[in-house]
Amino acid sequence: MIATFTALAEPNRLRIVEFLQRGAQPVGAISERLHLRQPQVSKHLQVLKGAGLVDVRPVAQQRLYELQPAPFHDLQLWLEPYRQLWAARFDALDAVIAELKQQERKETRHGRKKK
Amino acid sequence: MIATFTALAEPNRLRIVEFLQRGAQPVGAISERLHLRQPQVSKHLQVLKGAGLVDVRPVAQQRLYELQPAPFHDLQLWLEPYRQLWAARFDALDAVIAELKQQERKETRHGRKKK
DNA sequence: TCACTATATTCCTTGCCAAGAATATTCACA
DNA sequence: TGTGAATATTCTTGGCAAGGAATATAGTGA
Repeated sequence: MIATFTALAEPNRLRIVEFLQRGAQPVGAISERLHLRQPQVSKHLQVLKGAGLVDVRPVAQQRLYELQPAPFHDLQLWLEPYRQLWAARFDALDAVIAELKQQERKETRHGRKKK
Repeated sequence: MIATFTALAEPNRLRIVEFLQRGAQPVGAISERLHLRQPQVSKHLQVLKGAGLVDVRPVAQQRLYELQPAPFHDLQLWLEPYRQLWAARFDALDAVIAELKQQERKETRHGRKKK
């Protein structure tokens, strides 16, 4: 998890990962489209590979880098316990709304008085 | 997104975030349970606060730190496009399984031959 | 106002990491 | 086998970020 976060914490690496959503890409294409120098791209890709975020497939003298599902899936699982953070908040909001409706009904029944 | 990843990339900060799943905690409790010195905890909490991952609520001379939903929700949204990575993989696996079953049926029909 | 508790801040040092520049490696093809 | 294209590696430097120690600040109660 730390490895994943560390890898994604670097701006250019994050850009590379997002670019790879389009599918496997050779180093040159990444370098060109993201305006990064080739050596830095290679280095970032090594880090991403080290974290298991990408894998390589050699094609002629090119190397095609491709996203790997596992870390993203792990991230999803890691995130699960935190889901209740905003779920709870929405529940609370629902409760408030229910309360308001209840209040509204009472006031309507008794004839609405000041505010 | 970068801010979130950067904040979570530091091991002790990640531990703090995970500890805060139990609900709001004062600095002292975090320091004690995670065996971290108080100043470092305060410093990490500032970083987490800067990234919007936590918020503070003063209670007497304590400060209660609490997780904030927004960044986690954002992370969930960011992750969405990558979901197809493993979804696609499962589809592929399904295809393989279907293929195998098909094969199995043929072999059964013709009388199974070597292997 | 004083003393005590809880937390924040500052200063310093050290280690790591990203970029740049130069060079090495790998591979296809003539 | 030599040449050019694509990519990887090495070395160096600058900056930033984390930990430690010391100190400052806020808030409470007597």
